[in-house]
Amino acid sequence: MALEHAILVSLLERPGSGYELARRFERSIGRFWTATHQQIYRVLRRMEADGWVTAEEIGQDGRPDKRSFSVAGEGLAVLAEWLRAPVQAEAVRHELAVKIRGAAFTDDAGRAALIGEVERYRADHETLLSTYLNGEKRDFPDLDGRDAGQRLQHVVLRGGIAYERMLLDWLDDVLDTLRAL
Amino acid sequence: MALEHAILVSLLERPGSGYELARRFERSIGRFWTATHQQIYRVLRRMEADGWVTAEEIGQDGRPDKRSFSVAGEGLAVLAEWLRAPVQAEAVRHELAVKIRGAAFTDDAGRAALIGEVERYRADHETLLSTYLNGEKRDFPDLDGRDAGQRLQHVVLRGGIAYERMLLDWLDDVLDTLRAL
DNA sequence: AACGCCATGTAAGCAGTTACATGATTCA
DNA sequence: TGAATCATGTAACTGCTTACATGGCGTT
Repeated sequence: MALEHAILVSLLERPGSGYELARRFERSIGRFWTATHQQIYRVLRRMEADGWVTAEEIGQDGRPDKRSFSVAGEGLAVLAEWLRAPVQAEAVRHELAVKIRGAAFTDDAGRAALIGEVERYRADHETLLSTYLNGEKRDFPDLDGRDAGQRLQHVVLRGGIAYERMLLDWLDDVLDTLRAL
Repeated sequence: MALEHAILVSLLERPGSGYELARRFERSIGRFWTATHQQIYRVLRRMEADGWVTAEEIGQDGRPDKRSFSVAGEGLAVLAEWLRAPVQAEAVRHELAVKIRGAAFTDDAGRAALIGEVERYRADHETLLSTYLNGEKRDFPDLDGRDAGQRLQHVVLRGGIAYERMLLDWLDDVLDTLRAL
């Protein structure tokens, strides 16, 4: 119920086409809100029909034309209203936790396989942490003199970094526990 | 695609009715996998039809009869296979992060409202952390001598505790950042 | 020649939510 | 008397995913 809002924020940070939005949802904003291109195009069409965003046709040569979207006044009002509303409880889906509890009901071979999976998962998140840290060095090198948008993007990134560090520590705990069974 | 598996794990930990499962999904297991009772009943019917679980009719007096579900051999096999499969990337939905980045595009009043919301959110998670810590003291008082299931449930709970602590620290960072804008 | 990128879409289906319904019992 | 708990469901809908489609351009 808030893909619309994620799109509004992304378009306010920088206008762009459905395709560009889809790319962002694979990278930066997708770290905390996922969406496929099909879903983005559909929602974008609805938002345009409702007057939340406006499209500008941009002819390109060497590439297909595109429709670049910007947030309209109506969209800004919708966003402002949403920001005031209570933060909804998230629908948590932590598959790994289910698997860990499930490990009590499998054999040694299954448990060994799970340990391998957790190690792979841990390696992925170690990579992700590096990506975040590199992004931080690149995008937020100085401590002040930046605008509100920059500082807010930075605090969200710091959240991602804190999460990944916590996760890596916990995964070590998980691996110790699984190995000691 | 894994509510089935969460139900299997929960029923292996303790057989129960759809209603009882729904209650668990509001409390313990619901911390990392949410589901409504409607969804649970529907999936349970399918799982029964597929022979993953079996039901036992239990007549009660003073209360409605219930159907207590247990995991069948087929269900155990399905679970074992799932445990060996790669951990799927989670569909992240972190509404608060979107709102924080959205705060760059609202006025002082909107920002003040968001600060209030973050404070409320923080208070909720402080309560949740207490609940976890109390649960830990109650359910895992000793350091060893427990079975595999207990140790695995404990490590998952430690994950929840680590997450909440990380979150509270980050929310302080967020509040500082919002107030300093 | 083949692959990946840019750009946008349709179609089918499943998962999950919201709203509503029933009915007995226990507790404040 | 009213609310909460136990217990199970139906119906309608929305959101989202998966699979498929098109077509030109740039790179290896």
